[in-house]
Amino acid sequence: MADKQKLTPAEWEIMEAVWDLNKPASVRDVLEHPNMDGKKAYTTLQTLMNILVTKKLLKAEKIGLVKFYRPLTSRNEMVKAEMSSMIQRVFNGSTPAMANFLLKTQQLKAEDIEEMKQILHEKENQLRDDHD
Amino acid sequence: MADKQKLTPAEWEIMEAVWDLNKPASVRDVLEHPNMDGKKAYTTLQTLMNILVTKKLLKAEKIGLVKFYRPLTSRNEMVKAEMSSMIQRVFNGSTPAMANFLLKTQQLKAEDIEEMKQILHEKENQLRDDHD
DNA sequence: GTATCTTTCCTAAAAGATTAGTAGTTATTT
DNA sequence: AAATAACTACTAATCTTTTAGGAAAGATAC
Repeated sequence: MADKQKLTPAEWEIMEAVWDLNKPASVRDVLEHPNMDGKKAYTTLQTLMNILVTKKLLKAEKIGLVKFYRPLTSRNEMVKAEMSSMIQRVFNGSTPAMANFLLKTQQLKAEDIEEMKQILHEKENQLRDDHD
Repeated sequence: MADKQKLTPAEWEIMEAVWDLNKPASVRDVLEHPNMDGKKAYTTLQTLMNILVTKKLLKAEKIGLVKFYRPLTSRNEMVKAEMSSMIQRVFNGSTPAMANFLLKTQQLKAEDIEEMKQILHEKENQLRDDHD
């Protein structure tokens, strides 16, 4: 069994709810979370969440009758991993290539551009500081 | 049968080879492409490529005995679609959110930053021109 | 011209992802 | 304490993806 696996769509949906709840969550908590479109049966969700445990993305702890699940990986880590894998696969490992593609192909508003320029400035200063 | 579908990993691998070949490609062409790790049987590839035809990602034309396949979608289009779907799912539809995440979490070299600033400048000018 | 090779077509099984029911256990309500 | 409710454990069916074999047909080799 490999460790850091890619999430399937259904698994993402569940993880999103768990992350959002921001506390150990029962199957019911997730079932009733607004992000869930309510198309899954209780036991379906249960199965999926137990699979997530075997995949080491959730850890379950039984308190009394009920199992509470909490994430073993933060959303940020997960997103970063997914982005990295996409950068590898699609952009040949080059982050700027992805960034450039993004800037070129997506519609951007003036304020978006402003915001990104700001962040680039910060990055630049930070980089300069590291060098001194 | 829906039209613009998400590519599975195996399908991506094949499409990459077809795009790279840059000419109508036979099953054997793809099989022998360096990108393919050689773990697939001829007939496996054949099946997969025919599935890609039904998904309208490839178009097949038989010349003599052999079928030649060519892409109906460019790599750029495909990448753009995949990025868009990731932006939707992960960044709540916000492109700058993805861009910012990228800038914040990935290691960037000074020249990368320079390059992106350049692109932002161009985008900015382009936007200004559109408004006049 | 018969054997061999290459290719397609058809079929289907193995593996992975998604769905959910049934039975059993513990808790709660009356 | 009997009925009801909530939850888990186990099991399995369905759907999608990935894999590949066997039969048939055309081309090539000897």
